[in-house]
Amino acid sequence: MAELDSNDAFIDTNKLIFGIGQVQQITGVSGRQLRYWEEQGYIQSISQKKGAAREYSLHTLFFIFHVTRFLNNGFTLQAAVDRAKKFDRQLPVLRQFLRAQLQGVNIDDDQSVLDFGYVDSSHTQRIYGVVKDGETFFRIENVD
DNA sequence: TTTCTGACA
DNA sequence: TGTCAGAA
Repeated sequence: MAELDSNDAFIDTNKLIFGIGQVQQITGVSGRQLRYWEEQGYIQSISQKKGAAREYSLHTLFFIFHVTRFLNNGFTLQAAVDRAKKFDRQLPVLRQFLRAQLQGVNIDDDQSVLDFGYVDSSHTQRIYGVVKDGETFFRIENVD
């Protein structure tokens, strides 16, 4: 059985910083493009001053990655950026919901179960998310 | 060596 | 957008 403890401290992602060379390697986007995108206001680098080397946050790295994905799917740069931004806004909501609702994860040989806690304040039913044979579905069980 | 800015046979 | 130059 594996449990998720929301009190665990994870890596401070704000301290994960990438140089333009690293971003090129990871995302495949050229330095020329990255500078152009920044010039156009599509992306932002950490305190871009004078002729100093650009640094990108992990968040920006993810953003750039998403933009390229949409770009590869035929979207224009502007459209790709808009999509990436929309996707970005969903992440905090997903995180908040999971952090608040996910009580734990049970991993067995045949299936994995996500415990989402009680259905409502009556505490008479509990809802689980099941991952089994490549399928996912919910299961509600009565609590006695 | 890497990155920066500006420019374009 | 790529690529080259000249500088940092």
